[in-house]
Amino acid sequence: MAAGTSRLAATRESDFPKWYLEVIKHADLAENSVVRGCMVIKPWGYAIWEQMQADLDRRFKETGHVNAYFPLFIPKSLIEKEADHVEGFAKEMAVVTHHRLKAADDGSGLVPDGELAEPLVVRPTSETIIGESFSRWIQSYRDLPLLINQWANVVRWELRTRMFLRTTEFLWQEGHTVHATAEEAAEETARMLEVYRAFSEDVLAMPVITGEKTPEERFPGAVRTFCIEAIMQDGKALQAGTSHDLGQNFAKGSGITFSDKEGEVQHAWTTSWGASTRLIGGVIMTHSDDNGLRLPPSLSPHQIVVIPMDLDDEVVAAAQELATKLRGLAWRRAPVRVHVDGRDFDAPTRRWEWVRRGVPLIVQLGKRDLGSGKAMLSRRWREQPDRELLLQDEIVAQAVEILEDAQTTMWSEAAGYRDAFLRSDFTSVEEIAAAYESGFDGVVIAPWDGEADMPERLAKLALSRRCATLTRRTTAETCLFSGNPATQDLVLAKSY
RNA sequence: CGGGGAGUGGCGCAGUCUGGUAGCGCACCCGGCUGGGGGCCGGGCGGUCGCAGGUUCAAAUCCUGUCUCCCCGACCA
Repeated sequence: MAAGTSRLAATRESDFPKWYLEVIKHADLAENSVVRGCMVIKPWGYAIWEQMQADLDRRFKETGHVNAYFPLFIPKSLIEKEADHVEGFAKEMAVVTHHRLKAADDGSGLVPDGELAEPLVVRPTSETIIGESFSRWIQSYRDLPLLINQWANVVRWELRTRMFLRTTEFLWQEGHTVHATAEEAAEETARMLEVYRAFSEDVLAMPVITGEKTPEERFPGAVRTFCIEAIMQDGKALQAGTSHDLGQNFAKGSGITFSDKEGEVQHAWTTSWGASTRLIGGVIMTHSDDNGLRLPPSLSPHQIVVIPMDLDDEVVAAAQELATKLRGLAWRRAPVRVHVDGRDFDAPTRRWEWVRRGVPLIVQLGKRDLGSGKAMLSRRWREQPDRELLLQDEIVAQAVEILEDAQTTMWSEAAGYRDAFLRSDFTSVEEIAAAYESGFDGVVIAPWDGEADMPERLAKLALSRRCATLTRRTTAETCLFSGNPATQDLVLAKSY
């Protein structure tokens, strides 16, 4: 998209789904491709993903993991070894059956040729293909724990796709670990869930609820599945990351065994955990406003954009000089990321492009500032017009503090509307249903006995069980569904 | 996969009912004036109307098929 385009064609209030797509378009994050259900991630969108990758990758390495890479293709026979797993994914797997093309006899184009002896599945996730390697890598308890992560693309043939939230092919990371005991695997599962929580909240400024999936929502083949659920500005929940305790299920399917200290051969305990480009969709729906994307400074590829209003040498040089000073600063232990936009577009056009792309701080510097040493500072994260003419030295002196303010302000705004969507005061199913039917559109925390199904009355309202919270959120003693003693709290919401 | 909506220059749309060979706004290019919330004036470039087939003297407009996108639902680690 060219630099200067008009305002968004929808607001959050008028049409939330359309607004979401408008933000993606106006912030130049991605576009649909010619391939059904697949998207092109454009440079600005990919730069955001790279920020996420860099931060997550550091956290994975700090917790002892290393990266590796496994094949895109999985032999059908391999994926068949895990029955529950296959059942969960079979309906959405792409299958490669041929390995070349030839000209059709009737001249109608190319047709598949060279049928494979065994079909190859395009990975929807990599437990089975990685398990095959792990089974050969591991012999002894001394080989454990094995802590591997892979950055990859996966394919799931979803019936309905949405940009960033659910596409046929998407980018993610998947951690796969092997442990000598059930306890260690459980600890790993919890540790990585906490990594996702901390990353979401500290870097993305996106508040999440940590919880455990109900058996119905569990990862196929897992013993326990944990997740972080984020609440979007329309009150819907988004599963933003998952961490699975796979028990010995996959080790048995893949033959991952080891000799313990006593010389006994036993199956290992494995985990897997993943987060994807869906996080970008989460950030969009958490922070953006009716002017476009808003990015917290810890995530934004550029934290400050300096715009020379006039493109003559003197002004451009002054802008570069200011940028250099700002780059000399450090915020959160890293150099401040500063970009100078000296493209040949009108200054207001350039400024608005960065507004739509969500950069937290924009500094405009023109001819008239050459004498005064001043510049105009815009705080993108504030909804109301907010521009301030300051001495350039003041901007440099305050930049770090201002970035911190942006981060904390965006966090508290997101936490504020999240809290406004949460209700835990219901005392009956009927009350919940009545609330939704009369316009409530948020998240319900309901005391639960850990077993009772969600009443049909609520399923009909498109509510689903997102997770059971890890710690009690209510003090209620009886399950809202069964009347039995409550042991947990269930999070109910509409979801993406 | 079920229901609904839509595909016309880069983007957003009108035209389709009542067939006659394409129009508007924005963007883009050139010139000028401007320039701190997305500016103004003038002059230009650019599309055969998602794709395929059919009806017709004539199809963006009618018919059939098909693909894609969007919304709701089902489905979904």
